[in-house]
Amino acid sequence: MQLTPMIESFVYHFGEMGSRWGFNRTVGQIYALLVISEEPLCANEIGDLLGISRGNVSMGLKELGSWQLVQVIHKQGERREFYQSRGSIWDMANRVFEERRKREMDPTLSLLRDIMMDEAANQEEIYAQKRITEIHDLLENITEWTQSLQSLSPDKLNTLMKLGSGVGKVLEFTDTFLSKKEPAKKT
Amino acid sequence: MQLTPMIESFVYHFGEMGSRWGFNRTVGQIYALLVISEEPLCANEIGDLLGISRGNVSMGLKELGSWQLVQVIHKQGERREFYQSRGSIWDMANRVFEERRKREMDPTLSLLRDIMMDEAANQEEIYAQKRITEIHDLLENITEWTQSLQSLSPDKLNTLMKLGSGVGKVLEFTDTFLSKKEPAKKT
DNA sequence: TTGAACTTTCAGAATTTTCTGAAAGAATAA
DNA sequence: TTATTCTTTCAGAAAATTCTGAAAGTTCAA
Repeated sequence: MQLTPMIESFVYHFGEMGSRWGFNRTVGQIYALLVISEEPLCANEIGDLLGISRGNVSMGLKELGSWQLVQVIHKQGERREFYQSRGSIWDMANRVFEERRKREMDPTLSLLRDIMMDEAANQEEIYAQKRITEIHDLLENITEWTQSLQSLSPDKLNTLMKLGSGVGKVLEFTDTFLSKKEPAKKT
Repeated sequence: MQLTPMIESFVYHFGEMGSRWGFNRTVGQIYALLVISEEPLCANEIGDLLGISRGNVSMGLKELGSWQLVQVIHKQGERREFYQSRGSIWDMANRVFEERRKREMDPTLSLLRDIMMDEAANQEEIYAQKRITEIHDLLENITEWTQSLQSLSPDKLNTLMKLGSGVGKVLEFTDTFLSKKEPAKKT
């Protein structure tokens, strides 16, 4: 594999963005490389292409492994290990969501719940609890929602995505549908 | 305002999480403080409560201002400026999404589009372009989708959120609905 | 068991990010 | 105008993160 200008710009950009998605520049670059390479790459080749140390490659691959974003390939008669990105682009996005949820949402929700259980000691804490409850409910909704999206089959998800701004229309329609099915229930 | 243990744990946790959402620890803490304080706070008070320098508070507030997450309040007969979190929790989440989209998605989409326009020079680049196109389409879908969610009215959004895992059901239903309305069109 | 070819680990170096505090700037009152 | 009370800026300090490369670990063939 060779770093043509096209591939280089993709890899570097992914490096910059990577840090936003919860991993560092090098990890982003390694992953970008593996995603657009048809052939699995070995650790030395990755280090050479990106101009980073062998140790750094090792740590990056370990990190990507913990995110389940790469898999190790063993080639016939090769002692070296080769690495490949894992799953489809959809799977990749799902993994990133999943991982972020575990690292960011879950601990936050747990803390907020704890605070909600506490006895408010004064006026200020009563107000604080009110706000914290709002935040908790919002985060919980978002979490449940993304989880339910993740459990949809890929082609259903695709349909949903393609709907785009049609979501509003679907919702109106769903409203009438729901109120017909359950006329007694009010939102 | 005083930092009781309850409020302190909330503020510190938000500080840690803040960096995940695109701003640093101090900015997260300042924002957390403003969110759970019923009264607007002045810059000195914020600095004292968090134990950070006056200059740092100023920079943090500037950052939050650029995100449109805080607003300045002028009190009768006070020379100092007071700060308050702006809008509802929903608004806050929207602002964060919006800002992240601008900073992360838009530049990436633009780069990917550029690469897609390039002429592939060899087999490797042909494969790379294929993958890049997949990523582009996925990101574009997600972007359009979140934008359409953002343009929904808060109460519609709420309904949608409350649907949770009902999304699957709605989708099935939508399928039949769509195929009845547009029987000629195939996905 | 040895040696070759690889991988992993981790202390300290390099780099990047964040924070401080002094100085400069702005608004207002007298 | 000057004094007072606030805010902002930014160079350099401090802290946090990331990276390197040598050493230790692993695997396997002979």
